Parts: sequence; C-alpha cells; structure tokens
Amino acid sequence: MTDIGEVFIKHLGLIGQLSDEDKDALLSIKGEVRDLQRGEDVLKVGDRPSHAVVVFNGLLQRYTMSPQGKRQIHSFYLPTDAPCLETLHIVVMDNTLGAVAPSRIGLVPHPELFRVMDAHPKVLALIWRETLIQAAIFREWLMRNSQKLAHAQMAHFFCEIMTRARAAGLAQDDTCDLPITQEDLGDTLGMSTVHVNRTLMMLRAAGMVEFRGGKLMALDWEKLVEIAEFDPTYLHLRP
Amino acid sequence: MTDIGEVFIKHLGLIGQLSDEDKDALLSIKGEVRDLQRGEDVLKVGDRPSHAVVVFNGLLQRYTMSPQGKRQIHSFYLPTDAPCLETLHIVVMDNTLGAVAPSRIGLVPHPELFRVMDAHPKVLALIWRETLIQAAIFREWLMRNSQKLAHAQMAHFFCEIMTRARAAGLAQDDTCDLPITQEDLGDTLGMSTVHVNRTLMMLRAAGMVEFRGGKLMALDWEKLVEIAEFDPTYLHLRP
DNA sequence: CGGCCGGTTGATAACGCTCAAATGCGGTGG
DNA sequence: CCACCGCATTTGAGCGTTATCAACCGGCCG
Repeated sequence: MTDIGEVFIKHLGLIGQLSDEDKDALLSIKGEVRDLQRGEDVLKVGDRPSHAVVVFNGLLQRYTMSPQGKRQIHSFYLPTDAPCLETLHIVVMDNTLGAVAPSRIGLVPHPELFRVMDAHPKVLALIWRETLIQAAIFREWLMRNSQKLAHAQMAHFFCEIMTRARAAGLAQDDTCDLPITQEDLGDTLGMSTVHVNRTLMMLRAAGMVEFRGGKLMALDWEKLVEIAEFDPTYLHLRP
Repeated sequence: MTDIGEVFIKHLGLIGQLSDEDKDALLSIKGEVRDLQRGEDVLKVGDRPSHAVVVFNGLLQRYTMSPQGKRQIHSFYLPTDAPCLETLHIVVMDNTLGAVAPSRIGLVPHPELFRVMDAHPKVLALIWRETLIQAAIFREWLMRNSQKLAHAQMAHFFCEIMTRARAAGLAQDDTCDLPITQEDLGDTLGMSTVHVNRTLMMLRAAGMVEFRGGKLMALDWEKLVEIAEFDPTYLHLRP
C-alpha cells in the first residue's frame, strides 16, 4: 500500500471521524514515494521542509544529537503514522527525521495538504489534533524518562508501541515488529546500552516480554501494564 | 493589564507577524478574569475544557501525578503565555493546569477563538504554531531530563526561563521572577529535593547563577549557556 | 511564642554508567 | 563449505551520580 491518501484516512480515522467528502479529498493528495535505508535521514536539523511525510512500512525515528554526539530519540513512527506534520507551521527543523530500519515513505507537499485543509475544516481539525497528540506523547515520554526506574520505563515504552501497533492493525496476537537495536532503545530511554541489556534480561526472566530480532512479544500483558503503570489515555485513540 | 486580546497580540507577536486586522480581531475577544491561589488548579485530568487560558501575572504549571503521588511538571507558563490552546482540539485533559504562585489569568471561551481563527487564517496559523512550539519545548525537556547531569539540567532550565522572560519583556538586566520552590524544581527536572539543593549550591558557588526567594539571577550568562549547552532555536522566537 | 514551610546538611545505599572484553550471529568471499 | 568480518548482544568489575532517610535550621505568619 503506497497511496498517501489511504494512509491519511487510516491514520486520522484512529483519532477522529471523517466524512466521505473528507476521505475523497484526502485520496486526491499526490506525493512522491521514496525508499530509505537503515540510518538514512529525510529531514535534518536546519532544513526548511516543503513536505510532510507518511510511513508506508519500516520504522522512522525523530531524534536530536548533542554536541558530544549523544543521540536522544524523541519518537518512533510506525507504518501509517504521519511524522512532521508540524512542518506545516514550523519553518526550521530543530530535529532530524530518519529511518531506523529500511523503510518506504511518502513525501507529501505542503500545498497539497493546505489545499485539502482549506476546503475541509474537519481535516484541518484532525491534522491539528494529530500534532497535539504527538505533543501529549512527548509529555508522557518526559514523565517516563524523568521518574521511572529502568524496568518500568522499558515496560512503558513496550506498552506504548504495542498499543499503537494494535490500533494500526500491525500486531498479531501479542506480537508486533519493532526493528530497533538495544542501542536505539537506550537512546530512547536515556540509558546505557549495557543497562538496557540487563533490564531487558530481567523483563525476559520475569516472563513479561520478549524482545529479540526486531520482534516484540508481550508474554504477560497485564503484568507489563502494571509495572509500567501504563494508561493509554494520552494516546487519545478513538475507543 | 488584564485584556485578553492584548496578551494574545503580545504573545503571538513573539513567534510571528500579525496584520492590523488580525490585531483588531484579537482585541475583540471577550473572556473572564480569575485569580488563583498558590496550588490552585484550573483544568484537571479528565476535564473537558471549554476555555483556553492566558496568564496575566503569576506563574502556572502543567503537571501530572503518578499513582504514587509523584508529580512531573511538564511546563511553566509565564505572564503573557497562553497555556492549553491544545484544548481547542483535544477533548479530554490528560494533565492538570494549576498555579504555582498566586496568579491572575484569563479564561478564553473556545468559540471566541474559533470565531477569530475562522475569519483570520493568519491567527489560526500562529495559534497552531504556538501549540507546535510547545511540543518542541517538550522535546527539549525530554532530552534535558534524559541525558544531562543534574547541574547541566538545571542550568538549561534556567537558561530557558531567562530567555523566555527576556523575550516577553519580563526580565531586568540578568534577573527575572521565578516564584517556585526547590521542590517544584525537583519535580521539573526529575530529581530529589536534596539533590536540587546541592546542585543549586554548586552553581551558586561557581558564581554562575543565583536562585533565591523566587528570583532568578544569571551572574555569568555565558558560562551558564556553556555548561547547559543551551541553544534557544527550539523556542522558535522571532529574531 | 509556636508552628509550619522551605531550605540545608550528613550518612548510607541504590541505581545506572563506564570501560573492557567476550560471545553469538548473519553475511560475504575464498 | 568454511573462514572471516562486522555488528549486536552479553557479561564482569569498579565507580559515580543521585536517591533516601533523618535531622536541623531559619524565617514568616498567626
């Protein structure tokens, strides 16, 4: 599936309702399809983008690098997610969007989006809403990384990914793809690779979760949610 | 100054340009003025707000409480800031907005804002932009709390507050108000009160910054910026 | 004057980092 | 098919940062 409109319909449908006219308008959106290799960046710090992005498959990351070369990952974008909608109103990128795994994306020209939003207020409202939900996720990550212990942090992250994957129809049973390394996980949670490894083994030994070879398996979802104190409200998904 | 329109003009003026017509429209906004005591909340978790907020004076905080009663502060709002614009498109509050210090605020009915935004696309664009800048700040806080050492974290926070206060015309020389306790600071940076105290004394002893009695004084701004690795780009202020 | 809140100080322990090395594993070339 | 290489994961040991607990100080307000 490489139709930008379809992805928007699916993604925005998770957080609100679209009329048939809105959907038709979204389907009229034209953009460029592009393949990315692992580690390749699309939008970089300082860029003035003229496109937003949608993810067809693979996995994207949003991150910043500190002067000493430390990376902080701010978000992951699963297939059907639409990163960088904020570029519609933020001129200069203060972070970088890239592929963590080989990915296929769509580049959506801003004018196309403005055209649809101008004629369809509900689409504008939902796209705005999507950017606000991203902000809510940043807040949750701030809380998670600031005050949870390593194992609870990690459990919380896994809960979020699994919940989002399920909502997007990307999970089978209690399994979903998460093609990242332990180093990526460390740069997400703000902990060293060594500690990521040890924490991961604890969760594994406790029979809660298996994360290996880019696959995430929730072996005991209830327990995972419990130690993570995971409450999905902040994702603002439609019930 | 308790005119909501004037505050919006000032605040949005920091991040973009408004035409005279836009300004007139903003001045037509009517809302309720309210005084808050220290510790009083305006919008709570689970609320479905019908108003946004502007700060006339004092200081507001946005925060969440963990099940064990740990507080994470996500933002501070200085006078002229407009918190909770995101309630325009996010139905349910997943966090709480309250006063850290005695404050005077304006409650801005959503319909008033929609009325102005419908007729003035530039106002809509700037309000949207404002919510996106909030998100950029959350990202920076995530990075700060995840990978900086205590003293660098604190320096970074002080740099941000000072920069925002200066931009809003709230600072004299290298001094501005910051009416929070060391405990508040701890709940912001995700560290214990004891450690806040010790870190604060280090910065003080190093002659970089003085924070006492609700006043923040940058004694050596250059050095503060240096150890914080502070780069104000993420605030997206107009040059 | 007494109480309360915020700030300060000390001692101890937990958590997570760093450095360093070893293991496993998939892919490539001989 | 095997040897080798590079990358990710795993393991060990020692250290540093920060948390926790507890007590004390000092100012402000009733």
